[in-house]
Amino acid sequence: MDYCDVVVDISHEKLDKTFQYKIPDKLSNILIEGMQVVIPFGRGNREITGYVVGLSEKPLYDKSKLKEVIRIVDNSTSIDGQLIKLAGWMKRNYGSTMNQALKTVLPIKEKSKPIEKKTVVLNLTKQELIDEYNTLISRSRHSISKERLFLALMEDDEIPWEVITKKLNISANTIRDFEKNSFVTIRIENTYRNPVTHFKQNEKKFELNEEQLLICNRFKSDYSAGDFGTYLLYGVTGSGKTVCYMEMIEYVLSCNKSAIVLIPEIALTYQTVMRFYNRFGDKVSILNSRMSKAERFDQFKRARNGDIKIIVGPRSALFTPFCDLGLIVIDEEHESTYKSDNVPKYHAVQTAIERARLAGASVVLGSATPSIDSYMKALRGEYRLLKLMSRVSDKALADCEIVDMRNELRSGNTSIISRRLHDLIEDRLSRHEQVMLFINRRGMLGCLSCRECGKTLKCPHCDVSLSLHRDNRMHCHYCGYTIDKPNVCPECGSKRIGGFNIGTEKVEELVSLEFPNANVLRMDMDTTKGKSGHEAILEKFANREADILVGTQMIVKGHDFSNVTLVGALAADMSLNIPDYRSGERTFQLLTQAVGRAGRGDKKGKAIIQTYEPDNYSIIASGNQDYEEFYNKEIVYRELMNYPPVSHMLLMLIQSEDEKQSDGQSGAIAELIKSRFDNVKLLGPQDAAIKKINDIYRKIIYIKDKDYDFLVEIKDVVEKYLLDNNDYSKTYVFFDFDPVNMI
DNA sequence: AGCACGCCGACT
DNA sequence: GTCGGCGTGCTC
Repeated sequence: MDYCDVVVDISHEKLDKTFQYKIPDKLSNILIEGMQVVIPFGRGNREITGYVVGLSEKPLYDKSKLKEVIRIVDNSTSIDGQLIKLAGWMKRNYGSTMNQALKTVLPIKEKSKPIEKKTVVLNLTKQELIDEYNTLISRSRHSISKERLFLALMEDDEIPWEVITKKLNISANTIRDFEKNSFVTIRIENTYRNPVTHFKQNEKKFELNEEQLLICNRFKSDYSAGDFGTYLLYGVTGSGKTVCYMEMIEYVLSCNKSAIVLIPEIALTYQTVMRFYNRFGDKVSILNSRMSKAERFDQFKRARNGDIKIIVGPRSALFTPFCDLGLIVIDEEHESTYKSDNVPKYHAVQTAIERARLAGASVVLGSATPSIDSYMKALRGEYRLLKLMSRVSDKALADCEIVDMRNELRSGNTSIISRRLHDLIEDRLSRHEQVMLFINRRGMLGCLSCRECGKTLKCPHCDVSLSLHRDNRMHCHYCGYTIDKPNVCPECGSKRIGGFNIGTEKVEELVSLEFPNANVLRMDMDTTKGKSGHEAILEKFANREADILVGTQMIVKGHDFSNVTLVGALAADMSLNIPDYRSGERTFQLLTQAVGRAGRGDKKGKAIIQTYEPDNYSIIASGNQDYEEFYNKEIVYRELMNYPPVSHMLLMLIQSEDEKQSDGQSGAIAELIKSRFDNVKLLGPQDAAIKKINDIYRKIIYIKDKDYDFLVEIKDVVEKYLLDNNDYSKTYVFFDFDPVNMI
């Protein structure tokens, strides 16, 4: 590699691109991606620093124009360098251009409202100013710009920068000249926006129970020995995971390090954040999607300066530029929102581990229902497993019953609410206790299931549900298998087959009809549109303004209502039928969370799971609230089918405006891979679930392999092939490693 | 961002 | 003609 691409260390949108430099011989084998270098820049060849973001063999510009790298900056571990290395890692592991990776990692290089307030302050007395002005006048009469500045300074000895440059139309050059002559100084103030305006610091430091103390001490002793690593904190609902996070964070802070806390967007509520404020005060800041870009940028700047030590936020908070990062906590690590759906399609857990490795920090993953991936790694010793198995103050888990909806149908009850659940709701209403009805609406995507025997139509090759396409045939999204849509159930011959199509609105209506005296509140995408619609509804319910809350996934995330003693999960198996190998995992997680909502107060809780598939192990295990039981069954399935985490998966989405071209080219890509790699397990190409979006045809190819790096290798080969062949200039290929959402 | 180039008015 | 300020455009 003789040349390198450098991003210069100047924040200006005109310079937001790479510049190519020649690598001198003495550095040729030392210089690698991510290093900070000194380079000559501009006409005057002034020496500035930049970051190497790529290496190449060919010069892209006139050779005589290319300059040489001067030297590598010794202390090449600055925070930006680290983040750029992280971007390089993301580019490699998830597939994207360096620019795309850099944009996710080094956020907002655009001109947001100035966060630095610059003020020009007069350095001279009034008399000196007048003297200087007069000497200028006597010397020449055409320094109009300078004259204007003098006159302005006579009016006011402190003028904001923008007033001078914009209103008075005086260029920065002139101001700099004044500064050089020490007529003025330029005062720079950082006017940060602090998202936390109202916090009271009533430090209520919880006493840790024995179990919590044990795991915190394990963490601390590892940490103090300089033994950083990844921990999986598996704690049943209500076991006090957050208290442990805080204890660990406090310890890390005492070592003069900073911490990042990732929380799924949906759980990033006032309540959660307040717990951190109450404990850590103004050392904490938050990020959320409602903040403007400028506000977010402010928080990053505060972190960079060390003004804050803890940041709480969603996935993107992972890139907070702390230069003394000591700990990354990922709460509810199993959540699918931790996987990005923009390129690069990174997963926050893996990326956090890499960032921690670069920074010399630890990672704590927490969940009551860990992802199969993390739990397997913990069992294998790749992560360190910490367990919290008892609930705080020994509150018992809710009683859980599974109701077989097939029996309801046979007994003539066509309502979506079973007789058992109906009776229990009546009972709670009479006692003025509250009820939550959770509708599992995941996976309504056109799967076909039998109301009689409960079976869902599945692909004989892949063991995932088939989904109905517009051609009225059932398709498998994995292997492309299709059959005609059957009119009767292939299992039992019943004619009562169809898709699930129950919305929250419909349920609300039906519930109101069945319980005319109850106050019913609905929470879904439609009712929470407003800025804080979410919180308003939850608050209403918490204030007992309603008896029954009907809603989708969002009602089961992390909200404690002490008066809720009954939770009903309607159509629990809905999410089992998503054409995705993770559907069992998702179903288990959702149901376990839903069941966990019952009985958070003093009264014991009760949960009802309504299902057409009472024999499914995901349903049974969530009824027992037994994670290990679920894991042991699920991992066998993954092993059998070679699905992640046992194996890895690479999804390629090939998009083209021309149908024939997309056919031919996706086929050619598949052939290329097969010819280059022996024994590659490749499926496809076949049409994506949505074959055409905006007149762009979409094809997909899946490749499974136990070796992640092998998949990366395939990606690199395909990328190179696309670059070398000009006919692919109008074809866009996206890579997704271990996809979370199947396309 | 910051530097040089080149335009243009002012003065010898 | 020459000097010097000020806007403009480019940086591998």
